[in-house]
Amino acid sequence: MNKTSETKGITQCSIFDFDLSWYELLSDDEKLLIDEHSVSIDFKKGETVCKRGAFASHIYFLEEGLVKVYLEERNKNLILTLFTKNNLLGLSSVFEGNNKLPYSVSTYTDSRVRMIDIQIFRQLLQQNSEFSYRIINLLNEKTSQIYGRFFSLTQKQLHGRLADILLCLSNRIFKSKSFELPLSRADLGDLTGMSTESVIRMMKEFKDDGLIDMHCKSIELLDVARLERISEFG
Amino acid sequence: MNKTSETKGITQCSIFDFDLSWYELLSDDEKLLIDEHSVSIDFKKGETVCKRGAFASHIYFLEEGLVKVYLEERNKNLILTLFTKNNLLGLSSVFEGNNKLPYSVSTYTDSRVRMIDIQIFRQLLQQNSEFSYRIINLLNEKTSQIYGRFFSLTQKQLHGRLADILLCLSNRIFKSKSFELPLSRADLGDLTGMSTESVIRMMKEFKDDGLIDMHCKSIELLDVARLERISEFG
DNA sequence: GGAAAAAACTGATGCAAAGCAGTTATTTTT
DNA sequence: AAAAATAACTGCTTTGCATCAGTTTTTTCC
Repeated sequence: MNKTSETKGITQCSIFDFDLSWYELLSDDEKLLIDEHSVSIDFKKGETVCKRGAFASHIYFLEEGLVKVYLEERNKNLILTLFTKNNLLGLSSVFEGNNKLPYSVSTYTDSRVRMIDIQIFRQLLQQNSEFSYRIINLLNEKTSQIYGRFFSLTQKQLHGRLADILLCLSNRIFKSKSFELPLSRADLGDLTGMSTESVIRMMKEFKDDGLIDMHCKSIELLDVARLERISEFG
Repeated sequence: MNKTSETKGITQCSIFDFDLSWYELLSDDEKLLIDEHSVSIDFKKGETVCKRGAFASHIYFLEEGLVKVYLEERNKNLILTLFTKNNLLGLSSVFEGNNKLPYSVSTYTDSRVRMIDIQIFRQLLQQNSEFSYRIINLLNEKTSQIYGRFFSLTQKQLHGRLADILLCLSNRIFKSKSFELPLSRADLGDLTGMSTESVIRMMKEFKDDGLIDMHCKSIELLDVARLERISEFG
């Protein structure tokens, strides 16, 4: 039984780490088409891959690295989701009504991004229904995650939200109870909708309570069961 | 030029009123298949169409009415979106990983819902790529809206959120500056992430400031420009 | 059409969490 | 290896908003 199943508590999980492979659903000709109409680009840690409002000319495939997808406006930031390697980014701009990118993307670690011509991608969607069915599944999976996050950020208070994000980082990104965090405290704030100071205070509180251990960027979850309870009761 | 374009301020719009027709993309045989594997059901005002956690066996097509799509947990409610007639609901459960419904749906007005067998719908997605491309566009449009709402609810304070939702109701649902609201103040609260009392207070404030006029359920927007400014500055 | 139930509304109170103004620690740069 | 810059942290103050405990209005339904 899956503890984080949809019928149990609603939890935020901001990380889109779902490797439904799509590439192998393409025919050889189609693969070739993608190869011919895409380039792979290296980004350093902290670089901007694309900005909200720019014309959407490509679909991005993250071959390597960790990136954030975010909205910013007048010093208000909101991280919509994190992406790990082997994921497709920018699918929302496949929609023809959206010729502008609806969000910005920047890297946390050195990353490699394959940029695929959006017209080619659209063409493949229209001609290969197995492929487009897979993409629908990807979009739906992402939407479900967004709903959970939405609930978490609007209905839970700080303790719950921080517990959510810590569990999520541990389960989805690092797949380990201890990890080196590439995000700053300010980023954790943008991810959980809390101020940087509150992130710091709350994490200290968690540390004092024996829920986690940490010095600076290195974090270890000590009492996952209790974190899950905090996440659930918000 | 579109004032609410993606590159301008990020606004919440909770109403999914986007009539990209999909039915006409089906062949006669496929239409017949849908007809044979669907039933149309009447719901009274206030009835529950489906509950989160139930097995997802159908895709819903709202033929008539106004419904809310929401999450509830321990007296915490969040309305994810409103749907008007001629829209498809429950698409997220097309995803095979999701055999449970990720949200609940209930009606605000008397409604008629066509329930389409989900297996048939999946089959059509897999065999008809024009159709599935259209569905991808629908999903993407919805996702964009959710992002805006996400930003609004997490980054703006009450004034901004209320302005957002009033503008949205006026623009998207009622397509008029004055309308009879079928939602209660509590529902407005669930939609904006604020308490019922705060909704009431804030609306009175808007009324006193000459932004809107209202008595009880009937509402009229008087100063749209100023509401838009309030929405933008949070 | 009148009683009961459900919304809408009001004012007072309390608290969670943001903002501010600093200090200390850690990285990055030269 | 020292200097500069950035991030992490701390205590104090402020405030936006929820919560509570009511009253009044509106709607529902015998």
